[in-house]
Amino acid sequence: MTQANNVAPLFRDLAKVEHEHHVACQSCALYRLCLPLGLHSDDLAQLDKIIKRSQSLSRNQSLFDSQAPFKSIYVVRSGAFKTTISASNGREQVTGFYFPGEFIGMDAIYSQSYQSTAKALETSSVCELPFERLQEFGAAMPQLQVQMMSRLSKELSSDKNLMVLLGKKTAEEKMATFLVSLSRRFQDRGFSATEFQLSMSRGDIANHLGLAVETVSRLFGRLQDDRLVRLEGKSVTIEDLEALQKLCG
Amino acid sequence: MTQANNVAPLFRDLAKVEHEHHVACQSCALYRLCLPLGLHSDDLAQLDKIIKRSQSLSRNQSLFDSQAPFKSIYVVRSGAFKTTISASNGREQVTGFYFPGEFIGMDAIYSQSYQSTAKALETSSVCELPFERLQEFGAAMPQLQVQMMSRLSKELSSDKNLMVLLGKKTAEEKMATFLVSLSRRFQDRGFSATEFQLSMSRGDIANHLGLAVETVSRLFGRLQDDRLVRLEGKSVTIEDLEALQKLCG
DNA sequence: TGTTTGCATTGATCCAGGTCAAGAACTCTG
DNA sequence: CAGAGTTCTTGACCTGGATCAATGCAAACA
Repeated sequence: MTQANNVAPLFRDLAKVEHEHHVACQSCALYRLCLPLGLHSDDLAQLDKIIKRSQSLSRNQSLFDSQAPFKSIYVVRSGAFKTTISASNGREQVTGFYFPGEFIGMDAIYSQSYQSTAKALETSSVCELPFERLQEFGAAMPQLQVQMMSRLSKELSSDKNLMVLLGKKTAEEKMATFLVSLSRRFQDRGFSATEFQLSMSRGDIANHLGLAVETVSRLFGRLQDDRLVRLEGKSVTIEDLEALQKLCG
Repeated sequence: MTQANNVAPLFRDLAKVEHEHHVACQSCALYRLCLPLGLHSDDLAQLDKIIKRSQSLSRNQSLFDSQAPFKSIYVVRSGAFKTTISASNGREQVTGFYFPGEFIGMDAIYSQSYQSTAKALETSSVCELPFERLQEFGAAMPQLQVQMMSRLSKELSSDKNLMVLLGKKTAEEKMATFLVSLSRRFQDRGFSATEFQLSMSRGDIANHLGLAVETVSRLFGRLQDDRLVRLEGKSVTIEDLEALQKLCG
């Protein structure tokens, strides 16, 4: 019970408090990170009506599969997800990790079918935004559309940064960048920037960064030897965030 | 004059015919590829008013620089562009190439400043869409907003595919994927799928694919030896598109 | 309680593709 | 059209990180 790997997933409490009680957008703790930002409160009430608060998913359960017809965009409410695209002969690329307040499935708007598979990394829940209804309401609420574009744009720009990472960074820089990015995202969500749990496996991390699992393992070892981080299974303590940031390249 | 490298850039004719005569959206040859798709003709007339048809750019001239305040989204009208992001110590990643009908600058909506630098690869011209005015009009034209989202989504999904390329593909697969993608894009624009000019340098290609220039050069050589393509400076002839597609992985 | 199954670490070896170096070919400029 | 950059190609060599292999370790099961 006191072992590192038994620590409760970070975002589970949120799930209990907010998901299970069907909290309205107005009083959701994710408000600040989510779509409603910039909407008037009467618009908000409207938006609230079209959001489906779906039941929670358990570890490894998929939210949607690649090629399935596009119906909804999802906002992570609690837990964490990964998305993957598969190339031929079974090779897969983990294209992203998603935390509360982040949007999944936006790359399906154009093609009208999901381009990737989204899987829960731990017990998680989402808000579902049926896209058709979003469009209907959007006609009367241009601010909502602009918000949506803004979210799309945000993901676009983080994807471009990932291209730099995959195309130009060394293994060490990749690892540092990954840890710093996690740290910032946890902080944005009101959690510690220096102590958190990894919800994904070493394999997922390696895959996402374009490395082999062994390399990730060795690199974690080295960062630990250098006293930049401390690792115990899935729990991470960043001991020198500044040094880590310098390593990002 | 008869040498391969002196062949006129592919999209220059379009520039002459359409840009310099200030063609309206309704009668633009790019109509099918561009924003207006799905708009009513009176909406189209409105849209037409807010589009600024800017003068053309010459080779190496930048359309915008990284960090500059976001004002407009641009649609390539003729020519070709590349976008780059720079990491530390001068390393740069070419994040994309853009051809007529494609949008540049969408990753700046969220941050309100351009995240990359856009440079013309040859004499080129663009349509400028001032984003503020686009928003104003969007309020009355929800279809326009949806179109914009769709374009954003399209770029998102092609970026995800680029992640697979950078993270999981071999050098040969990368080259094949690149050529096939160019081929398809030229075809979509009504040009030959098997004969075209590269508007970018070997260096740009290498950088974009996460390879060294030398590797690109050798790979071009090998593809040529294997009779899949023929190369003469910047002019490409695809001799076996199907085989090339099989190589994409 | 031992067994299975999946994840993580560690060491030894290997190779795809990077780096370095030297020419060749092209492209600009005056 | 000569000369000076560039950009491209080709060869020789090297290395970062992949792959292979063995072991450790913890949760899940029967």
